[in-house]
Amino acid sequence: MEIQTSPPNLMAALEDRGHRVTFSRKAIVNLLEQKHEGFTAEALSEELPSVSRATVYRTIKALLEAGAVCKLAAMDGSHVYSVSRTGHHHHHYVCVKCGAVEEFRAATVERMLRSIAAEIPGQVVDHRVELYVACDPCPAGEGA
Amino acid sequence: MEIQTSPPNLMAALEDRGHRVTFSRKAIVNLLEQKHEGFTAEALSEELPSVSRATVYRTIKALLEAGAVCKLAAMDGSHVYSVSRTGHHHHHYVCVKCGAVEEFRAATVERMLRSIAAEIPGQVVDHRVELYVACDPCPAGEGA
DNA sequence: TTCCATAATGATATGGTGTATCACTTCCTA
DNA sequence: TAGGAAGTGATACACCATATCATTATGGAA
Repeated sequence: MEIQTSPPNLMAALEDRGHRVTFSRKAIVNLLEQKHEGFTAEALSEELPSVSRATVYRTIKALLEAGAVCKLAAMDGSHVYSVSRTGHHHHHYVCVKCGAVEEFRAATVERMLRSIAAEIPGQVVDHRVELYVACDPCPAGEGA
Repeated sequence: MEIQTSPPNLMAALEDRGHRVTFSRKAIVNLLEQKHEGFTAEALSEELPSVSRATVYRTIKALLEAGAVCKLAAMDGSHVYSVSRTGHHHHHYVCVKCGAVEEFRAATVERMLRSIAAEIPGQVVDHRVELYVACDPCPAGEGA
C-alpha cells in the first residue's frame, strides 16, 4: 500500500478544463488546498460567507468533473467531498471521529476485485471501496 | 464466494422488534418480498398508492433498523434499498442497467480488509464495498 | 368480547442538499 | 480597451427524507 500526499493544484485543474480564474474560485480553492478532512458543501459555504452558496456548489461540481476532488459516502450514507491528492485511482478511509480523509492504493483491493469479477456473471464496470476508521492519533481525542 | 437466496420474512423481522402488524406494513412487505431489484423509497411509494408516503419511509427505516433491508449507494451516489436475503454480513453488486441487486460474501473481501487494516494507523470500524456490474443475462437487454 | 393505552397512520409542514433561472458583473482575448 | 462569453449572486425550485399532530387501528388485558 502506498500513501501519496502531493500538494494539489486545484485552480490548474479547473483551468485545464477551460474554466476561468475568478475571485470566488480562488477563495474556494485556497481554502480547499489546506483542508485535510472531508468537507460538505454546506460547511464550505459557511466558511466562505463572501461567496454565494450557488457558486460554492457549482465550483465543487466543476472540481469533481475535473477529478480534483472526490465524492465519497460517509458511514451514514451522506456525502462528503475530499480533495484528491493523487491523480491515480485510489480508495479512501475516513476517520469517523475527526473526519480526516486519507487516500490509499492497495494491490490487495485490485486483486480482490479481479477475483470477484471472475466469479460473478456479467462485467464489473465500477466499484466503491470505503473504510471507516478511528484514526490514531486523532485530533478529535482518543475517546472511543 | 457464496450466494444465498433464502426467502426473507420481513414482517417477522418487524415483529421481533416490537412493531405491530398493520395493513400498510403488510402491503409494503408483500411487495418487497417479491422484489429482486434495488428500489427507492419514492418508487415504492408510487407502487403503493394506498399507503401514505410517510408510512413507506417509516417502514423502510424500521426494516433498515431490523437489518431486513440494506441501504446502498448507486453508482451516482443516490440511495438504493435492497431486501436482505441473508442474515449474515455481505456486500452487494448492482446491475447498472436493470437495477438488480445481488448479495455476496467473499473471503477475499475480508482478507483484503484485514490486510489493509494492518497497514493503516488506527482501527477500522466499518467498511463499504460495492460493485457495479452489467449483469448477464440482463432483463434490460444486452446493449451496453 | 369489549375496552383502552399506545403504536401507527395520513396529511402536511419542514429541513437538508443540490440545481435552475436570470439579470448583472467579471474575465480574457483580440 | 472593448465586447462577448463565462461566471456570479439571489432566489426559486426540485428532490428526498423526517417531524408534527390530530385521528385511527392494533393487540393485550379485563
